[in-house]
Amino acid sequence: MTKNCNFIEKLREAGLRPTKQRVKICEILFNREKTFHFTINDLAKKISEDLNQKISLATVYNTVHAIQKKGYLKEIAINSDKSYFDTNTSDHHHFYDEDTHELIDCDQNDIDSINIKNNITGKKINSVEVLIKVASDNQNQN
Amino acid sequence: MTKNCNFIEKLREAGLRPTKQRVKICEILFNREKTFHFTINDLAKKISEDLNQKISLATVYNTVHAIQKKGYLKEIAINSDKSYFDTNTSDHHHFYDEDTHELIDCDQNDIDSINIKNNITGKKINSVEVLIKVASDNQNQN
DNA sequence: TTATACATTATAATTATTCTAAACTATTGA
DNA sequence: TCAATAGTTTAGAATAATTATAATGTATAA
Repeated sequence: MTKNCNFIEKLREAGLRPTKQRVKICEILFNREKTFHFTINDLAKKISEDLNQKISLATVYNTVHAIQKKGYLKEIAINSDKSYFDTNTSDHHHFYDEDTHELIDCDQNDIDSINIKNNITGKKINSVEVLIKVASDNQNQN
Repeated sequence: MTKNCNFIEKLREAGLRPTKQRVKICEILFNREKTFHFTINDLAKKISEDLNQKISLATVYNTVHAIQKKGYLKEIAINSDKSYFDTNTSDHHHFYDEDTHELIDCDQNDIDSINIKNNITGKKINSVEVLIKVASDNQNQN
């Protein structure tokens, strides 16, 4: 079991003051076995479910963005409806289940590594993301 | 030069009534040499620049979505700020210039074809999209 | 050419996100 | 330890993208 003081350390290292709210959000985000894919709304809901205390939506936004800026969270582009975040910041790709709107990490074995042969002149590649959209086989898509 | 009647035909084939507004939007979208990447806002601006007549924003949304639904436009996921569309509906990938917020089609030669070895059980792959985010080499990203 | 189904429009409503300014809290250093 | 201060939280307002509404208009089929 990870203890709170761990997150206090982590936040400090990242140059973020370990406030009550930030520590609680870190617990929810990182005190788990598997990757967590979420929208701000998911997270806000989970906070009010898990904790008795409410955290202001503005704080949830600020905190998530602060943590992301420090590299402990990754934003995933899926569509323009919402922002999705991923607690797995390593280089990896995603399946997106269009039926359930669920995001699933690709395993290294799921996809061959991406080979980019030409880049835009004078630019540096910051990231390469693959999104594989899947849906039920027996679903008609009008 | 493509003529209007072409778009009237196309819209009809797609089961969309060729209204004045739809035909004009098709002209702007498809009467061009190169792929057009745009947000609804870009398009609305271009409409009011190119045409004397205004088209209601709601109509622009409806029309773009109708055309997309019929497969003549592709939506590209970049971030949650805006919806981006692409008049190139063939299978291809994108560079996204984080400096200029410009979307650029990948050429077939730019990237090796993507090989997916495992899919989610019971699901069908609807699309595979690669987004390569690039930025100026000499830019510091705090 | 007329009925009908579908489209367009302006505007209101909604949703996600960001801003604001006041109240609060962690940290620093006396 | 305690005050100063710099950064944080908060509720609520503001903004921006998108969708809904309902009245008016238009394409199409009979």
